[in-house]
Amino acid sequence: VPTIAEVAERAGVGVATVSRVLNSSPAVSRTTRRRVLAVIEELGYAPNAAARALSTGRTCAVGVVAPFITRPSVVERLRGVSRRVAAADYQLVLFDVERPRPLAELAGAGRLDGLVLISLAPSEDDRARLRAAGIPVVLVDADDPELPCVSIDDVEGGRLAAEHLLELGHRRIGFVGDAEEGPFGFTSSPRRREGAARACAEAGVELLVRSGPHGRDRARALAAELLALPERPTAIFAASDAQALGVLEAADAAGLQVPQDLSVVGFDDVEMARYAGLTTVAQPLEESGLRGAELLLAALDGEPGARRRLPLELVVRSSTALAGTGMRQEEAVRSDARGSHRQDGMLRLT
Amino acid sequence: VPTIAEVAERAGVGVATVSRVLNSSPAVSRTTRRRVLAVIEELGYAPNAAARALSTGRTCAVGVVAPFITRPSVVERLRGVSRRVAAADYQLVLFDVERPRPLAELAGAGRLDGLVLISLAPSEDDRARLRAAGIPVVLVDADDPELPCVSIDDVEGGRLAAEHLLELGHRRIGFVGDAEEGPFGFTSSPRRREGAARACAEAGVELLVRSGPHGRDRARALAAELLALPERPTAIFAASDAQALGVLEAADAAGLQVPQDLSVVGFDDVEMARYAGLTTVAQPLEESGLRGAELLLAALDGEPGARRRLPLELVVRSSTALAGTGMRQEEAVRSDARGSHRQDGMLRLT
DNA sequence: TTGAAAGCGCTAACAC
DNA sequence: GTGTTAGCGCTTTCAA
Repeated sequence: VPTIAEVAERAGVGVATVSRVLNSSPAVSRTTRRRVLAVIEELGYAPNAAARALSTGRTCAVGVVAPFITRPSVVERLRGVSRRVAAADYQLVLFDVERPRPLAELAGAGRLDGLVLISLAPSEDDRARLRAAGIPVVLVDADDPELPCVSIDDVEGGRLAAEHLLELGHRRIGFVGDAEEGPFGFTSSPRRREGAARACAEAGVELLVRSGPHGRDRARALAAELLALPERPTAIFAASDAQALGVLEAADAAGLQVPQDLSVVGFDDVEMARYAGLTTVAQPLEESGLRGAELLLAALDGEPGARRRLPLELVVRSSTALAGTGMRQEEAVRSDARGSHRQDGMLRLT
Repeated sequence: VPTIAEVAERAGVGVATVSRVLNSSPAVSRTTRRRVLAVIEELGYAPNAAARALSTGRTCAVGVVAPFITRPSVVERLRGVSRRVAAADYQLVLFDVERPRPLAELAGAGRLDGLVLISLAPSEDDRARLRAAGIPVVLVDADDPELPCVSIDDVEGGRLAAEHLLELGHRRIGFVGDAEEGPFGFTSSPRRREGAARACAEAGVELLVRSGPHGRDRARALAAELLALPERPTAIFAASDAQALGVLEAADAAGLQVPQDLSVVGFDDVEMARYAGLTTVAQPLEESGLRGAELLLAALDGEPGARRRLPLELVVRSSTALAGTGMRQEEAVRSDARGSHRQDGMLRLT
């Protein structure tokens, strides 16, 4: 593997000149530059990243910490980060954490210039150490008073879901979501529940809440509980699409037809939701990663942090229907001139 | 950020001693070690990775190149790699490539100790440059005569799928798969087709082949073609689960019931297949990544490369049935004492 | 416009 | 056991 010194010697110049060419400094004559470039090409030379990092103090690599890389929503966000980071010619160091770990352990100096955390809240200790190390951090799918972050309004999302069900005439509405405290000290489920509960309360309806650990199987069990109630709910809002699929399974197991006997609303709009025909509150997943990466890159350029709020949109598919009738909203809309959602562009029929 | 020199000074020792402690060399007295460790703790010192890499020539980071990080099968493999790599205290640099790119561009020296390629075949040029750079490479989900790799027997997989359909009595069998040349110069679809075609030929049945670019939508269109044939196939084998889902959609659009009117077999057994009740040829996806990482780690320790072949297993769910009857295999098995597959453990009923 | 040389923080000989 | 020191390959003053 050739070094800068060999290139310099071969080109009959000093190493500084080669370095200038490498970093496209204007202070090199055209002819010298050409000569150096020729030698670089000839030798197949590429600068050693470690040496460069040591010298400049910048690694041109950012870390991404994500829990459960298998969750489709996380993967889509990750992809967004990856694209943006690659476009800026940074490298992406991936940490797929299965349980909370001190971030400083991961982000040792000289390795990473910054950190993107997906669906994860850093501990007080993490914050302090990263600040001390001068490593900027941005949060994706998490909210924070002092860190740049990109998030959605979970309360509003819960409200969107509940209002959709209420407008369809449902009065017994269930909620299936995560336990209040996820393993990473963070979950958006409670806020989604809160939004839904508020909307229900305003309509004089009580939200029947069941929550437990994340996962489709768990959600299936919780939904089964709900469906076994004496006064069975006619609609269930799940805190995520994964959980909504569990609800669909529970309905199936209970011999209930969706949407005739039960309406189901999810959250996220992952690919599987599209396939399952699930009505859901869609959030721009890949874009969230993209924006997060953008904020981090900006921070690396010394720009001040900001918080981005991404828009939500209710996507109506075939898992929700008018209470009692089993009529799909699109059919209902024909005879129902209100179409209130239509006007603000929040409703999309598929 | 403290350096090794500050630690040394504060502990009243030389930098070499601190370095020895850091690298747990036995040549340090217990008392000195304790003192040094105390200072390290006190200062919150962590060695600079770039400096270490420059000095040792090892980065303790491996690269993973994967196309279409969104494909669930790729994600599961990636997760396997990630787990193994993390367990060995290596870092994982992720390259989510959307189109073929020279690998040398990514793996500049001083950044990566080795490379895992997922569902990707390196070009001749890539091989040469990586060999020159002394960067070991292992392939996951690809076969190669000269590189360590972990793969499956695609031909055998295709055969498993076709034999299942043949045993169910199907005589008009379709195949939906990828175009012969994927964008990355590599696709397993043709070999799966070949296995299926052979099994069919042995049974005196002709396989009706349709292939095009990857993707569910594309597969849906191809399946629609097949279903519009004068003599419509009663079964379709798709080269991947994603494509099989497209086939299911096409069947639905054509007003056909699965499995009564059409049996469908996929390949991979991604999570969605489980959800969709798809009969499929399962391969251990996460394990493939795990094994790949293991091979790379071994190579980094100077061990010779090897090739691992992972087992396949037919998973029968509810998308396949006896030709003409719509009876599920589990029902059929009761009256059909052969259960030939059963004996070699290749059949699993769910 | 160019070159010489001083670091960047660490490891690993080598000497004591 | 421990300290001194010479690199690792690059960037970046500082002179010329």
